[in-house]
This record gives sequence, C-alpha cells and structure tokens, in this order.
Amino acid sequence: MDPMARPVVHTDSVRQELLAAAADLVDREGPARVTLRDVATAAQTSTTAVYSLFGGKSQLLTAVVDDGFRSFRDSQVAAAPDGLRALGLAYRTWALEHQALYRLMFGGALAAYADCRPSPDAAADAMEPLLEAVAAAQSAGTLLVAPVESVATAIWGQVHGLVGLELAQVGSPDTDWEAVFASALDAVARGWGV
Amino acid sequence: MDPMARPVVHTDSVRQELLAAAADLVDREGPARVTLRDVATAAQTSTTAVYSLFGGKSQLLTAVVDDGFRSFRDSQVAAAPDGLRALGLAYRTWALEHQALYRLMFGGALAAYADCRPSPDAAADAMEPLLEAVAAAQSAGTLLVAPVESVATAIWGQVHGLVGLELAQVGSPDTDWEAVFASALDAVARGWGV
DNA sequence: CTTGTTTCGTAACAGTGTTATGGAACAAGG
DNA sequence: CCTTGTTCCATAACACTGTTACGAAACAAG
Repeated sequence: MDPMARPVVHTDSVRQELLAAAADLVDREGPARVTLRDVATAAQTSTTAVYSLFGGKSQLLTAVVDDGFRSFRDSQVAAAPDGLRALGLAYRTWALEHQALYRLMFGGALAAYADCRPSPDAAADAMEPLLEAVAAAQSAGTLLVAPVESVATAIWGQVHGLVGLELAQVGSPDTDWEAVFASALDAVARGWGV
Repeated sequence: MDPMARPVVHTDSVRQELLAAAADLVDREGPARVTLRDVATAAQTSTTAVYSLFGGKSQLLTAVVDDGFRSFRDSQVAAAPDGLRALGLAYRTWALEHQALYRLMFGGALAAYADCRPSPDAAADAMEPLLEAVAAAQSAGTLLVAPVESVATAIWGQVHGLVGLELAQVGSPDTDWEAVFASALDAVARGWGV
C-alpha cells in the first residue's frame, strides 16, 4: 500500500533557485518589478513552486530579506575587529552595494508591499557586532558609559539615517556623501566619547 | 465658431478632492492599498479624472508626497524659533503622526512603487529651517564652524535614522524610543558643540 | 496493464493600472 | 426649436498581477 506516487520536484534546491532569482530581480529591477511569473521562469519552474515552497509572494520576499540580513550581518562581523568606525563604513558600503535590498530591509518598503515583516531576530543579530563594539569601547574607557542598547541604537540611527538620505537622494544633488559620512562619524566619536 | 462644447468637470476642485482622498487612503491603509478606483470613488468621480488631472497613479502619489513635504516643512518652520533641539523633536513628532506618508517621502518606498520621485526642491525647502538654525548656532558660537550643509545633513541623518529605525520596529521591541531619541540629541549637541 | 495516489503545470479568476470609445453636454446657426 | 459641431468624460475593454482550482503526469503496487 501507500504507493510512492509522483516524485517530488519542488525540492530544497528549487527553493534556493527561486530565492536567488527573486533576490537577483529585486537588486536589478527593484521590488515593484518582481513578478512571480518572472521569478518562476528564471528558476525554470512554475509559479506553483512559490506557493508550495514559500506560501506566496510575500513569504518569498520575506525570505529574500532574511537572507539579506544574513549577508549584512556577515559584513558587519567581518568589519568588527577594526572597531566602531569600521562598522560604520562597512554599513554604508554594504547598503550602497545592495540598495534595493537595503530599502526592502530597513525602509519599511516590504511592509508597504505585502503585509509581512522580516523576522525580528534577523535584525537583532545584525546589530550584535555593534553592541559588542560599544560594550568593548565602554570597558576600554573610550566611550561614555550609558545603557549599551541606547548608545548602539543612537549610533546605528546616525549611520542608518545618513545612508537613507543618500539613497533617497534627498538634499543637494552634489552632496559629497562620503565626506559628510566621515564627519558624522567624527561627531559621533566626539558626542559619545569620554 | 469654436463652440464652447461640453463644460469642464475635471476642475481644480476635483483635483484637490482626489489629492485629499489619496492622502487619506495612504495614511489609513498604506500606499499599497491605494487603488485608483477607490480614490476616484471617494472623490465621487471616475478614474479618468486621475489621468486628465495628474497623468496617472504615480503622478498622483507624487503630488501627495509633495503635499506631505509642505506639511512637514510647516511643522519645521513652526518649531524653528525654539532652536535646534526643538527641530529634532518636531521632526519625530511629525513622522510618528504621518507614518505612511513619511515612509513614502523618505523611505524610498515611492520609487519602489512607481517610477517617480518627489520634486527635489520640496525636500530642500523642508531642510531650510535646519540650515538656518545651524548657521545661527554657528554664528552664536554654540556650534562647531564647519560647512553648514555637512553639519545640517549629518544632524538630519541622525534624527532621520532614529525615526526610521523606530518606524521599522527594528531592534528590541521594548525600546524606549523617546529616551533614545533624547540622548541622541544630547550626543549631537556634544558632538557638534564647541 | 490497470489501478491508486500524490504532485505540479496549466488555465481560470478576481483585481490592478491604463487606454479607447461612444455617448453626453452645450454654443452656434438655421 | 432643432440640427450641427465640437469638446469632454464615464464606461467598458485590455494587458498584467497574485492566487487558486483542476486535471494530466508520474510512479508503486497488484
């Protein structure tokens, strides 16, 4: 009994191909131009696969965002040994290299597209290197002793905000964002340093 | 000759009703839930009016954003006499009161929805009170003398970034954002003060 | 080879932005 | 007053979206 029936084609490898295709489309065309038919075609399968493997478009995009947080966190971890300022610079670099994905992750654009949010843990994990760097600087005596999370969030906000303004192309078109970013990091050091 | 033909119904008042209906829907349901048919129904006209008065959905949303920048600028102008810190507080207040609109204006969400950007002038105008406050503080000797635009952009970035993180609900769910915001403003004062 | 069961590609559905079309509305001339 | 001419706009069609239902395909067992 219990015949094996038709073999499964919607395997985990197809799942990863769909993820890659979706991420690629998001980065190249922006989230609005991502259609399930295009994603399925790029992954050489049908739209049904998205439903059987993810549940729908919003879950697929959520998975893309979660992957983005992992990649972002890796870049933060890699920069962590070089200190706080390196974290800030790595933050901007990653954002500029993955603009569409960055917007999807932090711009709240995803919530606007589909009623879904990335796993809160992903964002928290990405913040971990910063938290550790802040704590280390505090115990090293180079940073004001205040609630770690407050300091880290404020610093994150500074970096995040400047990147956001740069990506939104707000302000004067000929702004030297790199210089502004550098002097903002200086001001952060002065503002939170001992 | 030149008969007057059928009288015009798509007047400027219909245009403003459409704008109001669209802004209302954006604020209540978010940009993704805004459909031309709903907007037209709310304004008691047909979808054609959107095309004859704005050109399409993206232009309608752009107009909503431009209006948002005007409202935002007004709140900044109102807070300007009370100094730099008041500008920051007013910034956050306005953003929290118009979350969906704020995301549309600064989150780059609009570009993701439709291929259009708000008039750059609108954002520049909104920044004017901050520029003046920075310049005033510099000549009063309470702020580091550095390129006004760099200082203003960095400060704007700090405020914008924290608000963005708060709206995106990134970080610990029980974060006391008001306190973080206040201490960040303190750090800005220390970082850029003389 | 038939049967039974599971799987998934195709095609249909509801809803979107956008465009085309035909009727509606009025001034001028008979 | 009616016809005509001209302009305008609401309705209906179109192409495309995410999603769902269906029926054919694929294999094990009898």
